[in-house]
Amino acid sequence: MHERDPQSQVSDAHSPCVASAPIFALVDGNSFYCSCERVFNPSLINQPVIVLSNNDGCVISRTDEAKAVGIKMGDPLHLISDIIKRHRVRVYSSNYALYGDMSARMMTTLAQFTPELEVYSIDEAFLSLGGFAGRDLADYAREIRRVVRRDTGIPTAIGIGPTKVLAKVANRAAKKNKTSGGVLNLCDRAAQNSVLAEFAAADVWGIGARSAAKLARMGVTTALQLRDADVDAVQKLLTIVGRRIVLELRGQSCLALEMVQEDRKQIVSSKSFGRPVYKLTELKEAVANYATRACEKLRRQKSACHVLSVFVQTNRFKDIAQYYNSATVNMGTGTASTTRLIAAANGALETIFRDGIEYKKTGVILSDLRPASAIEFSLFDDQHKHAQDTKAMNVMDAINARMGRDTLKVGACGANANVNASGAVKIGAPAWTMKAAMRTPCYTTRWQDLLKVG
DNA sequence: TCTGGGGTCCTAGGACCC
DNA sequence: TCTGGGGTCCTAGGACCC
Repeated sequence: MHERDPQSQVSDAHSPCVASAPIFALVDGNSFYCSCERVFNPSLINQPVIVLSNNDGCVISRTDEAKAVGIKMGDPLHLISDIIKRHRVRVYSSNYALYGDMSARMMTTLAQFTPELEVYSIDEAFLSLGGFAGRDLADYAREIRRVVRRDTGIPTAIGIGPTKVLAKVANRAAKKNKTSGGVLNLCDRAAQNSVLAEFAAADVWGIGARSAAKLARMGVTTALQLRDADVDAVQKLLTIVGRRIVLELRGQSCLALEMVQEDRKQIVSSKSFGRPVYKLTELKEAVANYATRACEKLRRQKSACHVLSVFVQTNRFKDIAQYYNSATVNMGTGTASTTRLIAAANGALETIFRDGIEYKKTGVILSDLRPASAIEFSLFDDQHKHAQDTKAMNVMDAINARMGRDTLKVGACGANANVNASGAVKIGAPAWTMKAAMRTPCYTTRWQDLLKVG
């Protein structure tokens, strides 16, 4: 990779399209989950709104109005009940079916503006604007914002820069600065200098709390200082990851746009329980359900799993003797069969289960994933049985896709373990099921939840 | 009573082999 | 019984992200 002189950025920004110079835009939905709720409930506009994590545990999305009354990201619900009452904060359980669908709409809209798009997370996408270097990029970004707002109802912010890290910085600065109109272009060196000087090193993408503390000890607290720091010294402190961040801040692109979503290398399904769980039978049922979810994801990406792990743990916030344990099973021949993996998971669970413990969480991890098309059978494998299994799984997936999740499932998952249509726990549901007391309907994904007009 | 879930990448160190 | 170096592979743990 050839290094570009950081100074050249100034001229790049004004010269006609330089094919080799990448330009990234980061588009992200403001308070995404809250914004999704607002789309279907306009009475939430201008109100403080928060969306909660699983089990209605803590705050994972909040509007500006909620930030203004002092609610922070990650705040446990039970510690902010005063604020909620005092300021009439509107509180919602998370509704991933709705957010996922809104996300897909947003991404489809963004794809109209450039074929080179990386869906980075549920509410963020990197766009390559390299081909638009002749245009006023901030203008173009404002047009993108307008259309996304018009077609999906979601407000966004857009940051533009010659690298992903600078686009991220631009995005955050655009959000913070209310006069920016939600768009900031950091392609030009002078703009970089002034913004980075006011930007905390701790807020740079890839710099977490640990790294920020290390940098502070070295006297680096702003993004500008980080950019101009000795790159070898930073690498010594923060490994190759830190080096890349410094180079990206200098305008040298190290992180490419990744347009194709690679297959997952690991699939995790785990959840905390709505209530304490003590019995092996209950844990087994939970594990069977999580394994079922994991297997669905596994088959969706057409992989087979060779290693399965199960873990159990107590509530780490509770002042009780803590217990954590995990067990790993080598599956031998790769498999994507729900029944096989549930059997393995429950067998593993038995080896780590201890009586008399108040369990809070369990989970299933599938790893060493390889293409299902290339499963290598040993001499002793029953290939006929494997083929039957595969057929059965295909039928189950097809029916569940058509009739709704869990229409068909294996017996080990328990007969009444169903959460209701929108995912909330039914009365009399097993203790392990999740709590979601304030979930909105699935407006966009379920016929019976369609919004009625008039 | 009440504190999420699902991912990735990097490195160090041990096991093992020649 | 003692003497090495060097390579690969695997895993656990750390750090970070949304």
